Amino acid sequence: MQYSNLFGKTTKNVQADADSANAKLLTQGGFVDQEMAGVYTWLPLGLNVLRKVEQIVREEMNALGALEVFMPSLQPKEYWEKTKRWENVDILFKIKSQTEKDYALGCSHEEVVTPLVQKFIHSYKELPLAVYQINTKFRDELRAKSGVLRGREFRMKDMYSFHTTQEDLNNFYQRTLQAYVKVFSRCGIEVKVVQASGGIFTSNISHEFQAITPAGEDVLLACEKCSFGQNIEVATVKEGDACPQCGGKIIKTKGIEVGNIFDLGTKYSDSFKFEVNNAEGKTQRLIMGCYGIGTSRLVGAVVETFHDEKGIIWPKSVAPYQVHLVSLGADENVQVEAEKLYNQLLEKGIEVLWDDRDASAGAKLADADLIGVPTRLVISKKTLADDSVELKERNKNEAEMIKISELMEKLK
RNA sequence: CGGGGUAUGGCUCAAUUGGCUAGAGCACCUGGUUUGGGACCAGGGGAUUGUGGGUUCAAGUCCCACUACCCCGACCA
Repeated sequence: MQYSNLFGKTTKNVQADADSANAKLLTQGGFVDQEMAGVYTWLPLGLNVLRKVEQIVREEMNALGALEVFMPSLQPKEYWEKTKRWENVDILFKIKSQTEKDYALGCSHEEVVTPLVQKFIHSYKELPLAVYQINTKFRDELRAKSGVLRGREFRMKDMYSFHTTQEDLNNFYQRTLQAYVKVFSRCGIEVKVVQASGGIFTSNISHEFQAITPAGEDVLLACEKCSFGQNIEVATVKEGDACPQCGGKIIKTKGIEVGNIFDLGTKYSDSFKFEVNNAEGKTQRLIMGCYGIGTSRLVGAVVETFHDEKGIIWPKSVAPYQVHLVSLGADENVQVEAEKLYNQLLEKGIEVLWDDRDASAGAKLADADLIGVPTRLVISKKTLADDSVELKERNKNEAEMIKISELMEKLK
């Protein structure tokens, strides 16, 4: 992508009263644009990142054997009345059609997925089953805040699993827990796996996945070494204790909840009377689990975790581009060589952003730092005098000169 | 939803006790000079100040209502 063709650009002027790093940097870098409180457009640069994150999630869910579907966000009131959530969930957006019919905008999809699976599955032989989607969710938050961390409309992966036995659910639940840790780790984020109260289903298991950062909303007591953590509100460990899992030191810290998994028990299969035949030919109520990852929030969490005073520092796995090619100076030869190099990188299948603008060196370099692509290549009269380009990793201080002839090998 | 703050070109802000044609920076357009850390010169377009009322000879400025956004809190299946 040539920067001059990109839609959305960097700006020096950012809203002074917004304070979260992700809101500032994603806006300033041209990744997102705020439409209203808690609602954002994902511009091409930001969409690249969001898609990288969602692809990682997709791959790990597929690896679990889960199947991707895409369910409607527009949902009939009747389903929500069956589960008693029409009146009880205050963050549910409710809308009326011109004929005065009531609909919900999905804040979650239990009410859709349960009757959906019920239509197709009638035998224990077809279970277990896990389906997931990556979709837009709507929540009527009283206070949207912190950029993309708490929105009213946001992206989420939600998965639902169906089982005939508790053992089967427990097994899948544990495998999903491990898959989640892997998803976050692939995005560059180490999480604490926090046993949670389970919301309204207090008797059942629930885990939160907390990305550790000072920007977090939740206060945790967590192990320095391993993934053990507890929400401070329900913690049984204290600061300075030994970790019950690994013996490491327990510290107080803050986290962003980037994922949450629940054992739903029969709550929803009860509401919809979802039963299948078991091996004895008798009907059996299903046990369900649900598993969420806020993918747009995860992008925000990555920014909160990886930035400095100059801008974002994307991990390679979710970076909008792998290489940021910066051509400096109006020298014609520089332009020619830069274009050659750009095409060479494209041919090699390397995702490259070429800053081909007629802008000053300072402006281009500052923008490169702000946008935060992992590898920066500078090509200028100076580097060409030595048949070289300058290579600098965004997360390192030193740059090195590389012969152009050796560059492709180096980028492998 | 409670508390606090803000609302002025596309963006960030300024405008004296209410008083002359609402200014600047960024961005944008034209021409020129520049090119390794957010360059410079000259010229130019773009606002009737969130919305609706009110006070006044006169309102961006004062008063009332509403709306939106930001921050703190509560909330967060």
